[in-house]
Amino acid sequence: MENSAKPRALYEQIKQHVVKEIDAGLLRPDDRVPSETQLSRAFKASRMTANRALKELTEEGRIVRIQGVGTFVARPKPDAALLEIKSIAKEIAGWGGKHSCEVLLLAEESADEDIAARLGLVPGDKVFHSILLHKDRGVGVQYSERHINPAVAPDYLAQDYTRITPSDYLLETAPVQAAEHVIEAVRCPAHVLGHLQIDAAEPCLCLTRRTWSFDRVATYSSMISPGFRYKLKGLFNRGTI
Amino acid sequence: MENSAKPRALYEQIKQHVVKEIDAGLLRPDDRVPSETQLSRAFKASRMTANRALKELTEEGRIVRIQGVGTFVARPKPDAALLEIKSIAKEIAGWGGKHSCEVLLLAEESADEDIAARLGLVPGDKVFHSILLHKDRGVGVQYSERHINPAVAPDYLAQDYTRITPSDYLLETAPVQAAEHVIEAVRCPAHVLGHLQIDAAEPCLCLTRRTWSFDRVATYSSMISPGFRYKLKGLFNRGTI
DNA sequence: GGCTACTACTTGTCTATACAAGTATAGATA
DNA sequence: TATCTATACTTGTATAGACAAGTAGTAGCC
Repeated sequence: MENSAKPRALYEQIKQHVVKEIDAGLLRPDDRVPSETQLSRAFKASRMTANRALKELTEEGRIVRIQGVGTFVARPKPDAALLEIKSIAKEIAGWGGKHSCEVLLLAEESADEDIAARLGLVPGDKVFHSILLHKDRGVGVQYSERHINPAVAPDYLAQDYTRITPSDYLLETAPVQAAEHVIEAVRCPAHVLGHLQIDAAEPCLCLTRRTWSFDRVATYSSMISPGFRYKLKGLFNRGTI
Repeated sequence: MENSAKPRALYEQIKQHVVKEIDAGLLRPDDRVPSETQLSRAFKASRMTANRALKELTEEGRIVRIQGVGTFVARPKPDAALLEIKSIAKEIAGWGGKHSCEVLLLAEESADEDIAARLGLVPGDKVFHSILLHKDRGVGVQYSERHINPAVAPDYLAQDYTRITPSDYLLETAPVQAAEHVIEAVRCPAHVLGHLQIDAAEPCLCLTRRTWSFDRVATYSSMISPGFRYKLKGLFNRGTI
């Protein structure tokens, strides 16, 4: 995960200097970054060179610049590109529905062989396990089951998931480094039928997701939705069109 | 899809000029882009301003610059972010299968109201229509129906789709500016059942996709696969994809 | 108190110039 | 023929300076 290339270019040295201070925690989100003139003096560079360094860091999303005010460390984003699949709550809000959530299970368990393998743990290790039912105007839209690596989100069980979704909580708590998605059409498992109030023949969309944080598997979740109540939509644009 | 912002900044004007030529197809992949000095003369700007324009376009992935040689239009990538959904042929190859393709229809038709609306045409306009059946070891895996805007791919009908897939042909012919995906779980339509040799109760994955090229809707397609024979998988990494 | 004007700072854009470094080509040389 | 060389291009980096535009604070005024 490290990359300590030799920065022969001056603007690269400046970039690296600022990035290091951010990564080391010396500069925290919203902290002020030295101004162009300060940096150019410190590195005996022209202002344009400091400008280039800060401009590129802006494009990389590490800092935020406000004309007339200054430069500040950016707060880590919820990473749009990484998980284009919106949280179910926002999805429902987007089509004008009324989201609610029922907590069917929220507990600590011992990982069985399958779960341990998927989370990169050893069978018997503690894992957090949650089952939620998302509803739109009282109708079940998504049955979502999650297994969480406690090392990544120790306070997962203490949250109130009728108010914030696990996705939202986890995004705040553990920055997502990578994500794996599998989307399938399946028959609804028998034990889920009642919660979604659908017929066994109804095709369902099943989204299985694993996420990685801090170089570990953070979550393994699987979400089931009736095909006629839920679709996945994605619009991808190139550049600034 | 339009956005003709006023480019008050000179470097923005230069960027926009180059992007327009690429999007319009006047500059095609691997074509030479005017050099910094040429652009600076044309826009009465300094070389640094042209440099900034081209540098930013490089970071946006639209062009490729080689020191000492020149600047060239980038070839559309294996399209990491835009279409993470691989072509069915590569997908099947990936899991070690043996792909084949049966052409069920390949014709020019008049657009009905629905198709015309989706393609941004007028009912009665000519469109290309294809229906293909993708197989793995002779078993139907995906039934895919496409409507193509002839303006974007005039030679679409002349291709041999038992050898190359429409996706591959279209990606070469028309650079994708944007794409819209809808993924659903559905029951298999009656007229498709026979081709896929499945039961009517079998849940199917339906992927509907629209793509834009040259500022027009290029394709509207819908692909249906049996849930137990086909899944969508995606792996997203932060940084280097 | 509430208002304006001024100042001191910030970032944003642009210029004109310079040199370094990489590449391709034509021409001279061995 | 094969190889070196000069040259004419390209992009990459860096400088010093200029003005525009936006913001925050302060001082002075009504």
